[in-house]
This record gives sequence, C-alpha cells and structure tokens, in this order.
Amino acid sequence: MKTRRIPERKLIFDQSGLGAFAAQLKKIRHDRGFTQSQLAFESGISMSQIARIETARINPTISTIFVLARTMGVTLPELFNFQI
Amino acid sequence: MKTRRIPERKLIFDQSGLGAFAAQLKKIRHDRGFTQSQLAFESGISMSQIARIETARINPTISTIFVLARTMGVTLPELFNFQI
DNA sequence: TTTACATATAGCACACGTGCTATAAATATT
DNA sequence: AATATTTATAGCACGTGTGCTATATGTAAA
Repeated sequence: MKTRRIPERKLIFDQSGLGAFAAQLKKIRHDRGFTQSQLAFESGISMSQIARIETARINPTISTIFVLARTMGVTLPELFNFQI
Repeated sequence: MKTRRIPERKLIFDQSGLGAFAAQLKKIRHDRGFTQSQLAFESGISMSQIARIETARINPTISTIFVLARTMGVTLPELFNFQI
C-alpha cells in the first residue's frame, strides 16, 4: 500500500528565552535565600526539576513557574523582569 | 511475585494561575488587534493551541509564551502583569 | 583530608503539551 | 435570515515535562 506522508511538525523551543529565565530564577532564588532543596521542599516541585530549569535543559510549564513564584514570594512581573 | 508498589506522583497544575493567564493573554491579544488566527500564523504556534491556552484547558510551556510575547510585541512584565 | 551540604546529571515511567486535521459553535457582517 | 469570520472542541500521534531514585560533581566547613 501507499505509505502515508507524515507532515513535519516543528516544536517551539526558545533556547535564548529559556537561558534568560534560568539566570533570572537562580538570581531571585539566591536573593530570597533559598537553596534548590528548600525551594523544592516548600513548593512541592522536585529538586531535579528545579536544577533542570536553572540549567536551561528543559522548557518548563507556566504552572511550575507560578508555584515557584508563590513559594518565593515574588510577583510575576518581578520574576519576568528580563529581556528575551 | 510481589507486585511492586508504585509511588504516587502528583503533578503541578495551577488552575487559578492558568485561568488568570488565559484572561490576560486574551486581553492583550485583543488590545494589539490580533485574531487567534493571525497570532497563530505569525508566531508559528498552532491555532488550536492558542485556543486551548485562552480557555485554560492546558498548561503551556514558557517557550510558547515567549514566542507569543515576541509576536505581539509585548514585554514579559506586561504580559505577566496580573495576580495569581 | 574528611565531612557535610549544594548543585548537577542520568535513566526510567507516566502524564501531558503540541501540531495537525476536521468539525462545531459562537459572533459578526451584509 | 444568510453568509462570513472568529473561536472552541475533539481525536490522534509524537515529543517532552515531571517525579522519582541514584550518583556524581562542586563547594564550604571541620
């Protein structure tokens, strides 16, 4: 039979934006005096995940970011106060 | 054999934050005069995905949001200028 | 150096974000 | 009303975010 053509799908992965966010998260976490471990425990987000975000290895969801923001007591405009 | 205990894993899904973001995205898109279709075409993000985000059915990644922000010409502090 | 703490990396399984297509529903325009 | 436009919904396949566990690498303190 005729093999069906599979259309290519390009996924969004904004490397530069993720790098900028990683740096910002690390900075704010330090400013607020959290270790990755503390932030993980208090937020309920796994520590490996926080490390992956801060090293820009993954593309986190906004739910994850909202929870981290609440835990650190930082507003979204503050957390996203950087250029992409 | 003994059935292995599978630990439960609770995933993060911040319903209220996603709802707030959905409303904000819709507002800014309208202010900037984009239809979902235009925003989809210009950003390269599928229209079904934009609809899903604006109806808070899914939990988008920050890459997706960064791309939408760039396309609409809005800064991140503006786009995230709301309460969670 | 040894010990303790902090951060990064790796591999796995599962849940889900995303693109695609098609269709339905809602809203405007004539 | 009829037509067009815009938005929402649904189902599928694929890629990947996330939690978990374990290990490695830094880094600071004793």
